[in-house]
Amino acid sequence: MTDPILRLDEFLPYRLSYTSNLVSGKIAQVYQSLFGLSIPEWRLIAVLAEQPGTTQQAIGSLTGMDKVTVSRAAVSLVERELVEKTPNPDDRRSQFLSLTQTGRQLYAEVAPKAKEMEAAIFSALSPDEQFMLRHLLLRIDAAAS
Amino acid sequence: MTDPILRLDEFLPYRLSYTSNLVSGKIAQVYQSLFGLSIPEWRLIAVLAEQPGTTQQAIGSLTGMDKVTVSRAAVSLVERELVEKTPNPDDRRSQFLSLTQTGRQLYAEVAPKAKEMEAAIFSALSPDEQFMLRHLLLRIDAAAS
DNA sequence: AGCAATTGGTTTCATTTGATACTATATACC
DNA sequence: GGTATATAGTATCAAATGAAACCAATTGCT
Repeated sequence: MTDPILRLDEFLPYRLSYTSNLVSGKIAQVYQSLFGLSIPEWRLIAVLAEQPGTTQQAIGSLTGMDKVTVSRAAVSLVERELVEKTPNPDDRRSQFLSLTQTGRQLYAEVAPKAKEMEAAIFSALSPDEQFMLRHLLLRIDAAAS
Repeated sequence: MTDPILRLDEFLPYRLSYTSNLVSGKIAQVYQSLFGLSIPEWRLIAVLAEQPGTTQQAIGSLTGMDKVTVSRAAVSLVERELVEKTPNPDDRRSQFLSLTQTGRQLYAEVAPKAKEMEAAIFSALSPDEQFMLRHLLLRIDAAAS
């Protein structure tokens, strides 16, 4: 047998993906069962709560989601009347998205639940370590993009 | 507008997923274009290089991949004669998987390329920081599983 | 030994995903 | 102003994914 040249379980791209899947899986389940939201939908809502009036294209480039994914999430949220589109007078191709009253109410329920889940999972790390992790991830983003 | 209760860009599950997708995307592209391998296929090969004779179920629980995903990757690799199955005398439902000669040759090409990509992306971090990152991820795994 | 429950793996099917093509509008250049 | 090129968003289609049903072999129980 060939000597393995690489230890998969120390290979960072793998470790990152493994942990990310684990965490996303747990969380997706809760968004879905409690609020009927997919992860893209939840992200849209989270962005719009912070930055009402964002366009789909901006949401896509901000979150790294494909524009098709964003489009679908937007359609579905508009149907559920959680999000509304208002015309962009400067560019009639795009529209400004924002949360409706109902959308804001939902956000007010989802967000604390999200933080709670984050706390539950990441309480294994000290606040310093959590800070460090964010910092490391951002530097990887910069190197990988 | 409601005050946002949560900063998405500091929300760890999101950050983790963002970075993981970024990194996996880059890497998947190279595996695919250079070797015609999907990520699950590459993982199978990497596991078998280290632990020849592993069963599909073991690979699944080791890597967190769904058993269907593993099954499909195995079928495809056997077709390409990179992997072979040998009977498990103790349990005729399962088989031992290992790399063929060709499989080992491919591994000998892919693995250095993989390490190269890892180095390119993660060289933004010092060795200590890389170590720290692995360590943090493993602790999250423990907390999330 | 014989039957129920479990497990390894594959098949099937519905859903999710993203590349590509397309429409409408906007911008750049001549 | 008119034409070519780029961009925002949607629609379409093919591929990837995973839940559930399924088959075969194994284990546990009586």
